[in-house]
Amino acid sequence: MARTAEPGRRDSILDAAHAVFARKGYAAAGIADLAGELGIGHGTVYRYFENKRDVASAVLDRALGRIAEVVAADPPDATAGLDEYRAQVWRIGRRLYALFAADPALGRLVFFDLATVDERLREQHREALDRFADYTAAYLRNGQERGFLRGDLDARVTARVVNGMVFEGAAQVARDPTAVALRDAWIRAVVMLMFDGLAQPGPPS
Amino acid sequence: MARTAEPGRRDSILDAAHAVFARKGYAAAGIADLAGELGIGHGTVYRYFENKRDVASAVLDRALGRIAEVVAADPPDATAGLDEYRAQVWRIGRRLYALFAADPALGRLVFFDLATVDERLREQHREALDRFADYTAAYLRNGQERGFLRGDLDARVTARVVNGMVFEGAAQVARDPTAVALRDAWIRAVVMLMFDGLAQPGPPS
Amino acid sequence: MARTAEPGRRDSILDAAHAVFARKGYAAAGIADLAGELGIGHGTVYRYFENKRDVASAVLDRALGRIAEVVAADPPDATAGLDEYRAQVWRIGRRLYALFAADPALGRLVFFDLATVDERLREQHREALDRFADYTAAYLRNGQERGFLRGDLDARVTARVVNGMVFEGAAQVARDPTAVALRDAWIRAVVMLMFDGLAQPGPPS
Amino acid sequence: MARTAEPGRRDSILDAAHAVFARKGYAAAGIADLAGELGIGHGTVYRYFENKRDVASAVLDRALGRIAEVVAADPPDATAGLDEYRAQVWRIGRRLYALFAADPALGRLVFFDLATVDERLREQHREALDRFADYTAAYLRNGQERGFLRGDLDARVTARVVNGMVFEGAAQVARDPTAVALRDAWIRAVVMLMFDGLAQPGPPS
DNA sequence: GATGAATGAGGATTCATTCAT
DNA sequence: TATGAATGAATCCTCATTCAT
Repeated sequence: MARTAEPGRRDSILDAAHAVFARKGYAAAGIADLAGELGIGHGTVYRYFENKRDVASAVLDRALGRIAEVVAADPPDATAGLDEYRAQVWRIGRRLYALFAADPALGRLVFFDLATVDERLREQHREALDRFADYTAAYLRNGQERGFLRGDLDARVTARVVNGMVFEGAAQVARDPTAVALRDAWIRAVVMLMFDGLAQPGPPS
Repeated sequence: MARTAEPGRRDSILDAAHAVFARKGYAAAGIADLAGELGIGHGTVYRYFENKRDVASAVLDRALGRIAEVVAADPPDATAGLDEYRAQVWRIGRRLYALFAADPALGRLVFFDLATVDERLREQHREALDRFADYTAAYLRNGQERGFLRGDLDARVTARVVNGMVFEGAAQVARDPTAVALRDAWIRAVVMLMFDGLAQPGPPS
Repeated sequence: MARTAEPGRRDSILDAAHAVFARKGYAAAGIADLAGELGIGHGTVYRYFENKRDVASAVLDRALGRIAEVVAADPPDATAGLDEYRAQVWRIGRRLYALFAADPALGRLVFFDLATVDERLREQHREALDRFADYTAAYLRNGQERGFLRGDLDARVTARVVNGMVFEGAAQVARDPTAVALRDAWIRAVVMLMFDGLAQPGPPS
Repeated sequence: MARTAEPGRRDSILDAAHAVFARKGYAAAGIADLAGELGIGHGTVYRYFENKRDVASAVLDRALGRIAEVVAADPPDATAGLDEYRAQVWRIGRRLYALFAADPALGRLVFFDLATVDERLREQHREALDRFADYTAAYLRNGQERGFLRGDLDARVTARVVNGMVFEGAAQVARDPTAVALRDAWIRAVVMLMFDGLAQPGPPS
């Protein structure tokens, strides 16, 4: 059975929901809108999902998974030195930007709409951010262990701060799609903050 | 009569809305909930506001204004050198943290719920973030002009990245109130990123 | 006390109600609209009237009274012959038309809006029409007694039919104010129907 | 399946609305009343109609259509002489009376309640009366052309006057259902006015 | 008397969800 | 399995009415 060829009902419903939730917002989007987008009866949605928030939950899961794929593509222990890590950050940054630029709905869903549906969805969201922070923290710890990152940084907290910078770029795009043009400037700013700081390098004191 | 003492109806409705919207979310909160919180008739709300989203708009305005007060308390051109700026970042960070810790609802409203109500509210939100970015950019440009910040940083973009770090702290608290305990660690991480970068200072190479 | 000079609050409220009810319809008009029209507080209305339908009742009463004045101006027994009666019908017709033309709201209130408010108002309306029919019937009976109107006409029913013709002219104006231009044509048609019939007068067969 | 036997949801809603609007008046009738009358959920009404006034509009349309059927049953050019026309007026009068007697709600809806809902409904009402007047005018012109009605009568205006007489009979019934007893007296009065006038036929002067 | 702030009953409308076909 | 007609809980909002000032 060509299960790979056709996306499957469930997935196409999620695709439609992804689009519609992003376009109208979760609250304003009706189940009938999702079904209308697909040209199927709205009762059908309930054969694949318990209820509306279950759809939202699945959409959020998928969206977070897509982000996780990008974040987790490089293994945290692969970098041996500062330059490699710097290159890796550029790489991940670019991939993330590509993801959010290709699908501006993604950012809107993940960073705004679906996080406000429900306490449970909020929890889902929180957990994903925690996972992402763990990833970043692993990079930082790897750098500390290998000696090219400061030993006195708090990996857990710094990881969240770093992720905040990165995801703020995505939120930016979600708020204003023209912000995709900032891609390289944004990544450069992040890299500069991470590896150099903003201070004017003094004369070799 | 101590007219200063009593907040006035309009303000007390905003207070209640602030609390209720943060507790239940905008969509789930009914006008009756706001009124119930105050022990007034729900019709009364409509003497002070056009409709529900008008309440939300005013709540958001007030919340953003409160943040603006903290952000704008220090004038951007007051810092003469790196150490002063570093101290100022600490100061602002602490004040912001104090604000969001004192009222965890604030972060939830500003960074999550009220930004998803409406296209107009989203716009309101966007504009406020732009104003905040302008502030931070002014700090950065001041530092560049005085020579203690790198001349090659993109003030406009970097300002947004920096704000992203800072507000992510607030979002953190909004997502999980126990995160207030991270206050100093968070600010230290931000300051380290801004002024030092994460790289292990090498031996005088 | 110059009670005649100033119209009195109660009357000015009725004036305003007359105008507003006719403009917006009874259901759509709010007590606040009446008060706003006069520049008085809406609570004040309740010092002069029990409630909204009490205002409507008084407006209807006054309107019906105004019509009654015109209808009852000529005494039914004053006409001695057919020509006098015909002249009288012209006179009454003209006066009624003048009344409804001078105040198009009148027709709308009496023949449409205020008759649908309430069972009690409907009753008020019915009674007034009965009184008007009694008047017309008295004319007809006077004509029968004096021998210039057919003895075999049913005065009670015919009176209502005649009034129907007449008031339909007012309803016409209420529905479409430009219909005032039809005044003479209308009265002529009514007079023709009453006194001549529509049949082509045959040769003295 | 006897699809003709069951009226169809939309129609049964209109039936219920017809009854309920006539019983309570448009303003006082709630959508829930209509639904309750049918034993269906009130949300169902909104599957067939946009909103309450849309229901009213359809009810009015149907009611006016029912009257039009009766009015238009006889072709205006079918009468060759005065006696035939007189007979036809009797016939139409009887049929109209039968219609309004069979369904007293009809008159109340058409001549009172539904004409006050809305400017658009008022317009609908006005147009229908215009159409009815056109019909009657066609009868009159036919009579003029064939020479049995007075050449000097204004067909357009007289048609409205005549219709006023006729519909006043229906309004009468709507105001007071016992008025159905007046049927023949009413029609006789109308016919007398139309064909004979009220004047006592003089001796061959 | 006059005012208008406050009230809450009332009703239109929406839409997630169910279930017979 | 798919459908969409039916449902009614839920909620916004209006506005007649009250009453303290």
